[in-house]
Amino acid sequence: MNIKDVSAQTGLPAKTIRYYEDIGLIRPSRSANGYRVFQETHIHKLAFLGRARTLGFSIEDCRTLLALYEDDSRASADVKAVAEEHLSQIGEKIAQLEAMRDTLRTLVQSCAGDARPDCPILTDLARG
Amino acid sequence: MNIKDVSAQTGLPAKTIRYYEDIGLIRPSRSANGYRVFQETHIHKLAFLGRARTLGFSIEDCRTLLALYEDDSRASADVKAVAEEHLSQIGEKIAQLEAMRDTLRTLVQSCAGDARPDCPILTDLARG
DNA sequence: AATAAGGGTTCTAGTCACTGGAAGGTCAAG
DNA sequence: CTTGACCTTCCAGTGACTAGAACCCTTATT
Repeated sequence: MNIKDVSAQTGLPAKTIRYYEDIGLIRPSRSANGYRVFQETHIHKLAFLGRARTLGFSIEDCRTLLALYEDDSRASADVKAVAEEHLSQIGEKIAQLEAMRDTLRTLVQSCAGDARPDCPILTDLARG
Repeated sequence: MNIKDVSAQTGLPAKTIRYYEDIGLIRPSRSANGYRVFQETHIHKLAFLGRARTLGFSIEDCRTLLALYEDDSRASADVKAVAEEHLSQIGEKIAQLEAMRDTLRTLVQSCAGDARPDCPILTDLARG
């Protein structure tokens, strides 16, 4: 199967698939003309990667998860540890963003938003 | 005032201050020896930038906000528009992260996390 | 046989907002 | 006169792609 079909089946852009090969996440073989040849296992792996990325796992996490996925003698504890770590990072990010949102929302609400220059948003940014 | 003092006063790393000069956010003058010379206005601007960045505004937004800040004939509506746009993007990001968190939390909870290989996290990533 | 469309390939460089490090100039104190 | 703490510039790397250029391969049509 050629890259365009794989792209269609996995929903990943061809560029991304090539990139994933570049960084060693997949190793498709090549046909005589130099084209990449993908098998079912590649489709599976790429779909796996796509979903892991959707859940926000870093590429390095993805590499780890893929290795665990392929290791029949893995311990589920190892998978869980990766996921929990990621989960806690997501929690931190959400907390940060919520703090920003709360502050910003207050500021936006207090701003008249008219033609006059007076603006509590700027005042706050300039304040201490 | 030299860069180290400015860094201490604003909480911004010296590298960042140099970077901000590079991209034209501030224009400190130079003394005979080539050292940057900062005035109070630079401290103010840098503090302004630091707070805007803390609220998650992009550098380009910061540039806009700084220009508005310095424009006495600005309309507060312009400031508010920038802030509202940013606010809505933060909201989207939070929603995305919460979706990830919800999915991940469920998966993590359903994983035994022991020495056995069976893992619903991997099953989900590999599933459809 | 020529050509055009629609694949595929590699390579470089750009994104964002810094950050690290190397190589070297300047300054005040001991 | 040397040490150490400053300062300078410039280059490269981060993460995860993405855009684009330049070129090759295949198939169908003229």
